Amino acid sequence: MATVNLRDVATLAGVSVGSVSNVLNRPGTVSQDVSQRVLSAIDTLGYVRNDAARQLRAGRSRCIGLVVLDIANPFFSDLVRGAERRAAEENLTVLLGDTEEDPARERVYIDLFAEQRVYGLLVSPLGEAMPRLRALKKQGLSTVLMDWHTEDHQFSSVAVDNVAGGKLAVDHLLEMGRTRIAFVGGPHSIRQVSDRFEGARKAVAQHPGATLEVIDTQSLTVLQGREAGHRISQRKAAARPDAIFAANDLLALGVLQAFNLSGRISVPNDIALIGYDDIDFAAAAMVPLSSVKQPSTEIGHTAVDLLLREVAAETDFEPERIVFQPELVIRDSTSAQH
Amino acid sequence: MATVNLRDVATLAGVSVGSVSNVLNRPGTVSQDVSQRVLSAIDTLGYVRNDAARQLRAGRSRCIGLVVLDIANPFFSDLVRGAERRAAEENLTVLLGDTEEDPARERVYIDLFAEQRVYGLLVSPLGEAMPRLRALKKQGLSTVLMDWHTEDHQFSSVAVDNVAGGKLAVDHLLEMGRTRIAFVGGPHSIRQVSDRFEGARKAVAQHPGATLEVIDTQSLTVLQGREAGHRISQRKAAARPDAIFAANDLLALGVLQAFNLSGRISVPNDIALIGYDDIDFAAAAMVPLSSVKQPSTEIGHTAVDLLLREVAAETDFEPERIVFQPELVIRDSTSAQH
DNA sequence: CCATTGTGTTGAATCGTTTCACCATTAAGC
DNA sequence: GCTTAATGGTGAAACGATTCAACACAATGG
Repeated sequence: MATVNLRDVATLAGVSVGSVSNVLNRPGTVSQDVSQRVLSAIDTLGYVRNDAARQLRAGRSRCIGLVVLDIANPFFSDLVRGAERRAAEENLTVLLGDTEEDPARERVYIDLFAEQRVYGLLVSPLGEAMPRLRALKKQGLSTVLMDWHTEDHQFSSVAVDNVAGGKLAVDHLLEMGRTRIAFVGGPHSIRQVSDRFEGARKAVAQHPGATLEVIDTQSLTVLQGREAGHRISQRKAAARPDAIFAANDLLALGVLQAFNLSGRISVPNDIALIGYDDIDFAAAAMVPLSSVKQPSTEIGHTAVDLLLREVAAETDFEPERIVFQPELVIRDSTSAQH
Repeated sequence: MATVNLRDVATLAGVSVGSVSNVLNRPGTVSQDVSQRVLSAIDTLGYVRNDAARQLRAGRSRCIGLVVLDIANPFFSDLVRGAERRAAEENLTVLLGDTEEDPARERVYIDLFAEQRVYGLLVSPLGEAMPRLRALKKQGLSTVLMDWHTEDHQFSSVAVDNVAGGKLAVDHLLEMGRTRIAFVGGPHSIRQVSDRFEGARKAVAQHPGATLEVIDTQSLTVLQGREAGHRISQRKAAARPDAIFAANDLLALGVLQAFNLSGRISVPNDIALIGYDDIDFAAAAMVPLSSVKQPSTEIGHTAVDLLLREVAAETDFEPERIVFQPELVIRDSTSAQH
């Protein structure tokens, strides 16, 4: 299966390889006649351009590498969507790598994209990747961080203020008269988790008499939420929190499922529940879920914008840092008084 | 920013490019001394391998291209997960393209992956892509179809019997005593939609007195479901169906949201509702949603298996066709009698 | 001491496309 | 008819990693 290449096309069309290339890349500069012959040769041979050779020459590809923590999380799928749309406008394609919150997989994807000489990289990193990203930046790989930023302002970034979001959520719970707050989430090595927790801590600290408990999870999935909810429902009623702030909606929905399954705990009467991200499914939940809304599509969109600016700037580019503000969305899961 | 290449590394280490390549690709054949010098040179220069050059020589990349209709759909994110895991075992990486059900975007991704000379392609195609895929197959691009198959058995495929699934769903609705069935879904150009509808049609045809109405949607999203639900709730009560089979869970959840918002329609008392895919959120919905379950992770997993087999076979490979059976999951949204 | 074997290393050819300086041909201008 | 300009087309030189025949050198055996 010798693959068809430019030379084959050129031979069949009776022209030089240079002309074939011109037909493909500078249609203006080529005569009708040649153009026709070449196109028909391409057609009969079924020629498919070899991107590797093309890139080798060009030095850089027209693909953007996008590395996310979890595509099963609607927050990220919306983000991806925003990024893809913006990229498409610039005739760029987005290649997606899903790490499932695994640092090893993250590293694999970052290195892969670097070796592919992608146009640029969008990453929502786990902490461990930062040194590698710094090294790659020196080699000319532009990277925009999502939901992460560095103190030294070396990277452009677009994020939502997760600390503010966490505070919003827990302030709301406290306002509704809850005092025994539990934070469900983990691992804390994930920036989003620790920041949201930090916001929760702040809120509780300002509120005398309120307590904050941490219920750890191994990841931010429905399954882990179900598990955490199950653990809580096993406790004696007096030992349970009266409000839960889950690090994201998937966890919150899992908790809700577990409570419902147990039949012992009513949301919000026994325990108020608030999530994070305001995914589509939050509003459709058994008990419509209060949440903290992030402009996910806009984040993806903006990240591509920053990347384009950085790549265009070539040299001495001053990284930009954009921070969106989260927004509280109140639904039934936190409304009732108790 | 002249990027560092093998020659630079070789020069610094004081060896030939061949040796550097050996250090990277055949560690056994190289002396301690050279290996050490090369590795430290790589380190100090921050050398990153150029995959384009590498592939150009190798002829094929170690990436699998995966093209899906909608990563926001949990069915597909689970499928992706299954594929990624299996691929990782073979030291292959999955690159993901999301088409949002748009034939143009689908074509872009298929061509891109073809030009990148990916190891193989996994596609859940819209119909229009098939001629292109056939042409690419001739050029040596192995493709496994997901949720699609061709009559001529030219392609390996892994699918779930969507007709059977649709029939399962509607048979269940009929058994529960419903007779005025509505199918919510679209566009019918998507195979999954038309097959599930076909199943529904069959079920209704076998049941004298039952009627089937089609309520079209533009895509398979929560938003479109909400819209369809809204249209239904606007009708006079008598003109409404007494059961809805939605082409997937996203639509069903959207319908549910709309009904709940309107306050006029109770599920399942007024209208029974069943979805398709049994995504995680179905069980956590306002009214736990009946659904038809597909082994999504397994589909992804199996698709990679078939691809590996096909690529390994090199020549005169007999395409395999694997069909999973769907499974009915009954929850509250279809349980109550009326 | 030579032949043989083995171990490491080298350099050039190769992959397929793009680019660009240069050649051919024709058209226009005087 | 000769010069100049314009238009199309050409071919060879990159791009950077891999591979492999060929070579250098040392060790072993006769």
